[in-house]
Amino acid sequence: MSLDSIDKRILEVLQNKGRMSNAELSDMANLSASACHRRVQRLEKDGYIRDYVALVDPRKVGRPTTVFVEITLSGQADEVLDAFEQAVARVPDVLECHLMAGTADYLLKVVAGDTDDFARIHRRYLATLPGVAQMQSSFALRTVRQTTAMPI
Amino acid sequence: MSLDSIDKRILEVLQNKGRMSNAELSDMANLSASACHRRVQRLEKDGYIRDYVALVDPRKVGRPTTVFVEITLSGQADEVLDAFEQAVARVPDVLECHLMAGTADYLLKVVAGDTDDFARIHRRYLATLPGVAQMQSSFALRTVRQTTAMPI
DNA sequence: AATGAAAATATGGTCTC
DNA sequence: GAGACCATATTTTCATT
Repeated sequence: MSLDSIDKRILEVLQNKGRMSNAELSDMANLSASACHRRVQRLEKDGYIRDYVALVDPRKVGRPTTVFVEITLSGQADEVLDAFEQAVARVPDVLECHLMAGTADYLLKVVAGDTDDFARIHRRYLATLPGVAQMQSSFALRTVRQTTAMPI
Repeated sequence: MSLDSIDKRILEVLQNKGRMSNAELSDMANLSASACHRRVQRLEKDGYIRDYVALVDPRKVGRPTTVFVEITLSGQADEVLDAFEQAVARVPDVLECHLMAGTADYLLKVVAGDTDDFARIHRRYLATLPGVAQMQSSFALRTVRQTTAMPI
């Protein structure tokens, strides 16, 4: 159920090099290949490792602009929230959506090509989201740090 | 330099299954294994694919709480910004840091165990960041959507 | 771009501690 | 229960066409 120091080491390594071969990984963990392999399988089965993914450079595929959008809904009823969440999950340009405590109800992270492209995304998708009372967009000028690696 | 529809298909697939075998990937792309392999190598070499990583479940490793922290600096001089950015990059609990346009100067995405753990991170790391004039933290109650896949 | 051969890697069994 | 060693299957990689 819980992780020993070897498991943590494996997770740390795979979080940074997800395609490392089992042979090399077993070296990093000071284990035999089979022992290492069984640990990785357990970490996958138990849900510690959710997925392996390739990270694509946003600039290379025309999405250099990150915009955070704070959204206030017109009500707090479950139906309003559910409808909003289902709709927002279908927008491919929205990478993240968080239900927030405090001022705004939701915080969205959106990737766009530029400000014009964000205007397109806004018109086409965001403006049609149900139950929205207020929306405030903040542009990122530059991303200083961006990682998917959890501190272990 | 640019991507045809087959390249895009390959990126889409690898963004969701980063450890897919080249054999299976070549099926998805309707290519021979060798042709597919050369495409992937080119996408890696040209920087379209930045990395392969394992995604670890934040809940499983004791980081179920996401906090967004808006930070205003005491000045806009390059030295102030540089010092801040170098310091923030060393905090393992900060997964993202964006320089923002508009109200706040920086937006940080922090992962914590719970509110008490965030208090620890705040005391130990955030409170010691240089040049900070104001800091406002917003807790995420629930993450509705979280993906690393760029729309292609 | 396809084919086939060689090398590397992953996977699963079995034994031992 | 966990690790090491070994055998086999799969995959990658590269030369050739």
